[in-house]
Amino acid sequence: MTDGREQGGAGELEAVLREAGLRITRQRRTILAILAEGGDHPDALALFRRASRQDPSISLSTVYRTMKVLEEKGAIQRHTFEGGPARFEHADGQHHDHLIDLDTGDVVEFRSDRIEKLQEEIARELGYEIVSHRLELYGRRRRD
Amino acid sequence: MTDGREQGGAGELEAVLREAGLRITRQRRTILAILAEGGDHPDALALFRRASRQDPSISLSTVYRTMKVLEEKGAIQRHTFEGGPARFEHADGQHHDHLIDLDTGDVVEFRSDRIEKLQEEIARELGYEIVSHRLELYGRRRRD
DNA sequence: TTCCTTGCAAACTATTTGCAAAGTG
DNA sequence: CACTTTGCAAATAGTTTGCAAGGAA
Repeated sequence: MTDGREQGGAGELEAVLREAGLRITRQRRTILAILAEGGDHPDALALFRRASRQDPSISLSTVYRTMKVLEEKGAIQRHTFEGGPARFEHADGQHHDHLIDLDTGDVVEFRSDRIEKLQEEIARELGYEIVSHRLELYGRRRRD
Repeated sequence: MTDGREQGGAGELEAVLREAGLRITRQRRTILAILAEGGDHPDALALFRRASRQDPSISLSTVYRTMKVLEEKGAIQRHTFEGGPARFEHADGQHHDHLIDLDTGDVVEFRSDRIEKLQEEIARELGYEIVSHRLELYGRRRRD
């Protein structure tokens, strides 16, 4: 992230497609670039609108289809927060959980090794093996 | 819960409706009885099918509408587990989280005060006040 | 040139709603 | 009786899919 070639992880995402034997189309390139910017957790429609600005011919179906392949390849994560539509996130860093700001819809990422460990313990005690989990906090900014 | 009148919490749920000035109809009585049996976390369709056995005239809309009022009154909880449709649970006991068996769809309830506390701490550190939260573990039975 | 991908429209799943008829307090 | 609730069908939101045309390797 010092010399700005391909701005961040767009090339990374393209590599995922290429290695899967999939084609790098104009619309995919556009969508990947938006995802790679990261910083937020857009839903399909937001992604579609941003992509349309670059390439007005893009369709919502293509956004959905692209999200599906990338998710299958493990390159992005799909979240379904309380109520709303699915929201997507470029899966580069390590695992984390989410705090959703109820007033703005903003998402704050966090992680707690202690909670992760406790979850493992609980599952083990109940006779289960965790395959995945989801921890979401819904709250509002504290005004002091 | 010693003398079994109205089998468990069905009367309790009826009281919620009555106190809200709502009417106790035949179909609501049927649905409430099913919810009060508790033990599992049925979705609207399952509820509808079970209720239909008792009263074939019941409609799916009524199931949804009844879930909505009960949820508004805080008498039941609605969960949207990964992927599937909303599933409902009679909210009598204390708060708990869920472990979903990926093979059977069964739900195991658990709670951890330590995790609850850690969540509070995290939210506070991030400058938020928790309004609600959701912790779900998805896993499969451990075979030894 | 082959096979993948696209846009569009139609299909789908889960849930909600308008309305006239039926039921409850 | 007055007002609520119901069943039905139609509407909605979010997402997926069939298909013929267009595009990447």
